[in-house]
Amino acid sequence: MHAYRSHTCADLNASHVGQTVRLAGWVHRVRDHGGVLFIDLRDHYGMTQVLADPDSPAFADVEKVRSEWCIRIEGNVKARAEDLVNQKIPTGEIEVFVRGLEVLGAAEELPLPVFGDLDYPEETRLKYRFLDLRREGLHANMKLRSDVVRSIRNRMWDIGFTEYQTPIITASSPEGARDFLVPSRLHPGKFYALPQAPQQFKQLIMVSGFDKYFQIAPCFRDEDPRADRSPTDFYQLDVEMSFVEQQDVFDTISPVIAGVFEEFGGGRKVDAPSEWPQISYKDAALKYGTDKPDLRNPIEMQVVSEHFKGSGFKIFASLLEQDGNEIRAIPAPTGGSRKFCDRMNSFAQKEGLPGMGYIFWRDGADGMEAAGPLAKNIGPERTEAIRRQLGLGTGDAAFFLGGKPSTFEGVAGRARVVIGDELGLTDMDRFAFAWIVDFPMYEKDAESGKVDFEHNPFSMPQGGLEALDGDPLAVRGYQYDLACNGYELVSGAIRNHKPEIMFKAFEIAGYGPEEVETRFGGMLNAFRYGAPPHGGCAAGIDRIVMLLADELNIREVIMFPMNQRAEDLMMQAPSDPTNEQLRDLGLRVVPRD
RNA sequence: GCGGUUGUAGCUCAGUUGGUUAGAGUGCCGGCCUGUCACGCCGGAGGUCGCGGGUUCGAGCCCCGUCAACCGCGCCA
Repeated sequence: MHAYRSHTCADLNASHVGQTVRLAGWVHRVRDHGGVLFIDLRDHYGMTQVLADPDSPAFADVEKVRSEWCIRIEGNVKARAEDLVNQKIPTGEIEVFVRGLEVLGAAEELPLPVFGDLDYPEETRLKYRFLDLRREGLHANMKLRSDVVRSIRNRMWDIGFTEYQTPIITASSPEGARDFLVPSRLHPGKFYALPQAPQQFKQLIMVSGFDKYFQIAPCFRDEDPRADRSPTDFYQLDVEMSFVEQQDVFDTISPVIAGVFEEFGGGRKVDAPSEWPQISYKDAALKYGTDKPDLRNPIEMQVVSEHFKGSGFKIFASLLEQDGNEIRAIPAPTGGSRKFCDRMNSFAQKEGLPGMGYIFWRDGADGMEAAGPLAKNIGPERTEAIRRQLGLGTGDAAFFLGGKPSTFEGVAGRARVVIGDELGLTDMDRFAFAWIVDFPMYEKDAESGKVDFEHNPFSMPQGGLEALDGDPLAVRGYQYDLACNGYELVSGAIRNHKPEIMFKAFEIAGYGPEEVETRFGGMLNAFRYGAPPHGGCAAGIDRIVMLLADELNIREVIMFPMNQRAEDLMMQAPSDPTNEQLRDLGLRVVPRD
């Protein structure tokens, strides 16, 4: 018999009754009745009840074990009496009578219980990640992650893509996020960088003629985390294709994404790729207040400036006398109560706005009547015109925000989410996708007035070289995101593969030709030797798994994540280098005050 | 860098208007128990109330500062 086990803890059933078996695993739970003692023995595959009584030569040993000890037992498979069958576990028809026990690894008193499904503080969970990972939820999430990655790989290979690895220690490239730098020992004072994405390499792979590339690639960015954004590193399905236009990329990747969500979505509805809307960046900002809208939420915002121009609501009326200001409405079907409206108003205040005006409609003495301070100020006619435009009726409400859209769009978008959630308008059992397209190439920094890349300097401007001669802020790129349930799941572009357009594009953002040559020389040089038109995208693996696992925090789908301050509490990273290491690298640490 | 929330036993939490010796569940240790599957019963150990200062006759509770964790903003090709 095998040294540790003849079966796993999920294998045994009525057909094994009478056999002598060996099992290895962790003590999930002990129930000691004095004369008879039960242990739920758990491994990766499942759970088996084992028991001992004083007739067993191992009884004294079995009495000593505690939760989460790693043990090996041997014994006989017994059928359970009919009234003792445990319907909750697949091995519930049998149990194993222990005749021998070996302690493989004892455990001290646990800082984190494995049994049960209580929530524990993240600090403890991260420090004892190996225990947390034994627990049902995280363990299942990691298995799901592995299954998802395998499925993605298979789907990509099935449609003719090939996987190649690209360097991890490479050159810094100013793509937007902060780089992680790696000091060079052979070249003291110089640094490598960890790739923010394999961006330039995958474009070089296209120039090298490989046509369809993908990689499940680690990406490194030194930025502060969010609940849906891991600090330090994360994984992307990185994809690039030659001789394609934007729609070709959509047609290629959409079935892969949809297929994975169908396969692992647990029966939740997955919108068919043919129904995924393509929404311009501009429209997304207007209707949803974000470039990653949650389309499960039916609320769409609208411009209602007309109704407030010259109206009795002086704040909005005077705002509208200034160029660039707008009034926008968030319709809130079924939100027509003062309590709800006040709650949303204080939400806006908490988010840093003066507040949100509102109107709600209710049953009055003479039929429907409009209530709220705004309605009084602008009068019945304007109020009614707004109601008609928004398509609202009795029991509904609408919220109003005014000023320069960029100052309130974000809050409006968040308010839309809260309204949809609180009023139960958002369908939670669905994955709703949308391509966000026509991103502007450039944006103007509000303070400095400097024009810079909005999204990604590698994208092909729509209209090519000629388009760059006009107003840079009007130029759109062939770049796109796929939004799903309020998350950015995929981001990509048709690339700029023509050196002369690249130089021009960078010039507008204030980068001279020498600088472009220094920073992107490798790729730029390749474009001088027969570069094919190409494009692609990258999908966030962690976020896909997060959505499938129905988790709200990305750490729940990462095996060994960092905490909010980019520290690994288990491995104690980052840590101090030794003097010898610093000497080798020619580095000295200057304390920061 | 900024804002919000939280911090009490190994773990999860309660702790009233500022008032005697800070409690419960769970885990741990000891005892009892031959059919449990969140087993049950009895007993015990276990506390720098995050840390520092202040107000007060008296602070887990009030005030100031500080540290840490999480969430958000900034940031994020």
